[in-house]
Amino acid sequence: MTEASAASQPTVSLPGRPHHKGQLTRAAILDAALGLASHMGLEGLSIGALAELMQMSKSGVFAHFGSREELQISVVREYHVRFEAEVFTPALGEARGLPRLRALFERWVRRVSLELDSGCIYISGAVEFDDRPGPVREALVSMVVSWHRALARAIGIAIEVGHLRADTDVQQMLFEVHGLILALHHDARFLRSPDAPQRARLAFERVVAQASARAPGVAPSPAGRPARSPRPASRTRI
Amino acid sequence: MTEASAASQPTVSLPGRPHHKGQLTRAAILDAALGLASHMGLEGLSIGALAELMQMSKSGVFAHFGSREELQISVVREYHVRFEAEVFTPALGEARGLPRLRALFERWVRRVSLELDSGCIYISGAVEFDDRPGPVREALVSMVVSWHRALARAIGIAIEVGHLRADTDVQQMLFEVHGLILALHHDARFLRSPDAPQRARLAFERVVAQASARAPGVAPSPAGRPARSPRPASRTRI
DNA sequence: GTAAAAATAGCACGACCGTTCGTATTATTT
DNA sequence: AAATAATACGAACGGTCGTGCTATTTTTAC
Repeated sequence: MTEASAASQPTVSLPGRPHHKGQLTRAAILDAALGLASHMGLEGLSIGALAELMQMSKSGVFAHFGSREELQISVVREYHVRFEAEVFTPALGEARGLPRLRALFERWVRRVSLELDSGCIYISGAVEFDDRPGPVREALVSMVVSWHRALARAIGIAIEVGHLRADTDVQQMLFEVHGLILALHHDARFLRSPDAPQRARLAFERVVAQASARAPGVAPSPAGRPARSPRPASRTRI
Repeated sequence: MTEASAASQPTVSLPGRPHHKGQLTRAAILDAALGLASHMGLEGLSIGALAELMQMSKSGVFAHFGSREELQISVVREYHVRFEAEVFTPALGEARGLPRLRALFERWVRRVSLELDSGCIYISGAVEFDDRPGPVREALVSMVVSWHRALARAIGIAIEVGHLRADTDVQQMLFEVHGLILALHHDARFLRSPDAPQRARLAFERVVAQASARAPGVAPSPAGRPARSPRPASRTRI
C-alpha cells in the first residue's frame, strides 16, 4: 500500500535500487508538508510555502507530485502511515480485549493532545472536506473509515473475550469514544484547556465501565426504569 | 478604517431613525456571507465570491466591512445571534432542570445535523483557527465560551433542582455532551452517516441517566474538583 | 570514462486575492 | 427645490496561487 502510492505517482518509478535520490527528497518534502498541513490545514498547504521551507524552487517541489491535489493526497496517506505506526501497531502488543482497547485510546489521546505542533489531519481534514467532493475527500474518508474499522475490531474482541458485555453496541461505543477524542481536540487545541486529556480519559473509563461485563446497565434502579436493556446484539455496520 | 469600520463594528442596527438604507444591504450581504462561510469555512470566504453572489462589485461589498477580517468577525457574531435565537432562547421556555437541558441538546442536535447546507461555524471555525491567533479567533473563542457557560448553567440548575446528582461534575458532563455533538457533526457531515443523530441522542440519555439522581455512577471519582457541594462519595483515582 | 535519464531551476502565464482610490449614483436632509 | 452625505461602481495595484514550459544541473547506468 505504501508502494502502491509511490507507484501511482507520475515521477517515481520502481523502488528497487535505482535513482533513490528523488524518492529521498520526496520523502523530505512530504515530511515538511505534513508539518505545514498540520498548522495550516490541507487547504492552507501551498506549494510556494513548501518550496521556501525546503529551500527549493516551486517547480522543483511541484515536479514530485504533479499537482497540488496529488500532494494533498500524499500528505493524507503519509499521515495515515504514521498514525498507524504510532497508535495502532504498538497497541497490538497488548493483550486482546480491554488492555488493547485501553492502549489504543491512550495512544490516540496522546497523539491528539500532546502533539502541540501538529494538529490531527483526520480531524481538521474532516471539517475542511465535509463539503468538498473529490479525491482528497475520498482519501480522507478511506483512512478514517479504516481506522474506525480497526477500533470496532478491538471493541469486538473485547466483547468476545468477555471483557465487555455481549449486548454492547459496537458502533454506538465507537461513536461515543470518537466524540471524546473530538472534544479533547477541541478543548485542548482551540480552548487551550489543560485538563482536557484527563477529562477524556475519565470519560473513556466511564464508557468502558458501563459496557463492562459486571457493570449493570444505564439505569440500575432496582425497580423501575425500563431503560434500554433490550438492546439487540451488536450489529456491526460498515 | 474610517466611517465604514465604525459603522460596522457596533452592529447596532437602529432601523428607521437615521439615514440608513445601506444597513439593509449590509444585512443581506451578511446573510449571504453566512451561507458561504458555512460551505467554504471562514478562511474560504472571499469577497469576490461574495460580491458575485450578491451581484455587486467587490468594492461595494468591501466598503461595508472595511476589511476581510472584519467581515469574518461579523459573520461569527451573526452566527452567534442566530444560534442563540434558534437553540438557546427557545429552550428557556422549558421547565428548569432536565427538561430545559434536554431541549437545549435536542435543538443543538438539530442545528448541527439537519442543517445540511450550513455546517456549524463554531465547529469549523474552531478547527480553522486553533492555530491562527488574531481577532477572529478571539471572537470565536468568546462565542463558544459563552455558549458553554450557558450549558454549564443549565446543568447546574438541573443539579440544584435535584434532577441530577449533587456530586455531578458540571465541566466533565459538559465535556462529554460537547463530544457527542462533535461526533455527530463528524459522522453526519463527513461520513454521511444517517443514524448519527440517533446515536447522539442515545448517548446523551445515557450520560443523563448516569448522572441522574438515583443512579449510582460507575466509579464516581472526583474528576478534578468536586465543585459544588462535595458529597461524600467513594474516592477512586483512575 | 561517457551517455542516458532523472531531478531541479528559471521563467512566464492566467486567475484570483484583498485593498485603494477617484468618481458616479443614489438617498436623506435642509 | 437644492445641498449633502451615504452607497456603489470600475479600474488598477501588488501579491500569491497552481501550473505549464524550457534549460541546466545532478544522478544513475553502461
